[in-house]
Amino acid sequence: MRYPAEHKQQTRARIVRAAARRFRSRGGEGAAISDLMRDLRLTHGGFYRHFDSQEHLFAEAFTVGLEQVSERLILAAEAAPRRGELKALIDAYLSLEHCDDMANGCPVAALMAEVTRRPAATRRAFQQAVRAHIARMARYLPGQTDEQRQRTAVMLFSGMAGTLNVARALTDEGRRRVLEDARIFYLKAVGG
Amino acid sequence: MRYPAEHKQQTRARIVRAAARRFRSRGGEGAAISDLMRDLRLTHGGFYRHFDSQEHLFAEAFTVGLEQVSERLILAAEAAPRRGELKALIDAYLSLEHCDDMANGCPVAALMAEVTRRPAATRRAFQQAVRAHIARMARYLPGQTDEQRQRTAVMLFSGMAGTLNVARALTDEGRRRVLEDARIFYLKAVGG
DNA sequence: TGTACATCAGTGAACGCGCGTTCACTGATGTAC
DNA sequence: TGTACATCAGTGAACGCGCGTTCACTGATGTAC
Repeated sequence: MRYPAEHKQQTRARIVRAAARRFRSRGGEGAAISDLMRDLRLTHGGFYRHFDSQEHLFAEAFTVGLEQVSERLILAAEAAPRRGELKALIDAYLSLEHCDDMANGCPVAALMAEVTRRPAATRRAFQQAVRAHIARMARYLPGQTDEQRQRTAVMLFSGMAGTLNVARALTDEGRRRVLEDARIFYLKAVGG
Repeated sequence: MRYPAEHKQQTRARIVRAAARRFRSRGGEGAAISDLMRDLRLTHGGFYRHFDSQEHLFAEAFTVGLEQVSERLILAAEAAPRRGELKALIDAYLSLEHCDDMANGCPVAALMAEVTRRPAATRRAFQQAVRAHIARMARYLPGQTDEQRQRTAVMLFSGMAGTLNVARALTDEGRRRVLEDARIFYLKAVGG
């Protein structure tokens, strides 16, 4: 059956979004193609009309996931009172909601260690996605030059990703306390 | 063939050490039992004389790996001049050598995101291992009470683990610069 | 305007491979008598 | 002291399963004539 003009790109986008969720919540080895396609009421064979391999999908899903996180953080920062953007970013990233919702959360936290072990092409895609995220966040951070703000952003977001991950491995109370401590820690460390 | 008295526990310890290396460098799904046993010139069938399952081995390997890291960090701190222990810990953790040597590096950095997705028993082992590591590190950190020092240790080591991971995904120059920035960042953030 | 053919997103069976786990077996040494 | 038997770390074939990828096929719609 032949489908309307834009149908294919819509399906492709749906696959990427579903993959971005599954990869983050279940890990790089936990998102089987047949599961992904079943989520969309399709069968696994059709996957290869859209992607050369699962590896390509992984790289794209990582990028899209990080873009989604950027968007939410930007919304939080823009909604904050003047001079409160940094705190808003930190509070949003280190919120209990973000911690509890791995599927829609930061892919750097959820997948970074795995990315290190992936082929060079995937690592390049990861680097580009992170660079773009850092650039989007830098404008809300203190610093004289854009270069300085970006370097601060790398410290802030790489550190918060690690702390978020540790929080996720703890039980409820520990998780809450670590997140609270971390919100104070990073605000002080970056905000001065 | 029957083996001398202590032979079994020695073999077991060798399996754990080999696993600790492989899990860290290749990830939780990248350490096949047959590969592990072949490293030790044994065959895969014998594995189950020592462990109930690969999952049990994973938990134990994580613990042993983190103990090894603790030891190296304590050596660095003890070798430091008075009042220089914190800087020594940070410099050792965020060294280029640690960054480049994933197989012998911090398992929190290498495996934490995966631990979150493992069965409850494994997560408990992980929590206990991290708690012990934090307790071992806390004495070198500033703070009025032990409780305070431990909370600082959680911030420091979870954050450094995240930054170390991001550094690992970068190419040489970027890696060097991020590590250098991070050594300054965490010393200032924790040291005051 | 009508007809024959081409296109191509999606289907679902099949292939091949890796890998965790099981199991019958081995054979050197310890132990019971 | 000598002999028969038990033990058990390690062997290697086999099983079963999941999963990435391939491929011949489908059939509704677009296009050429």
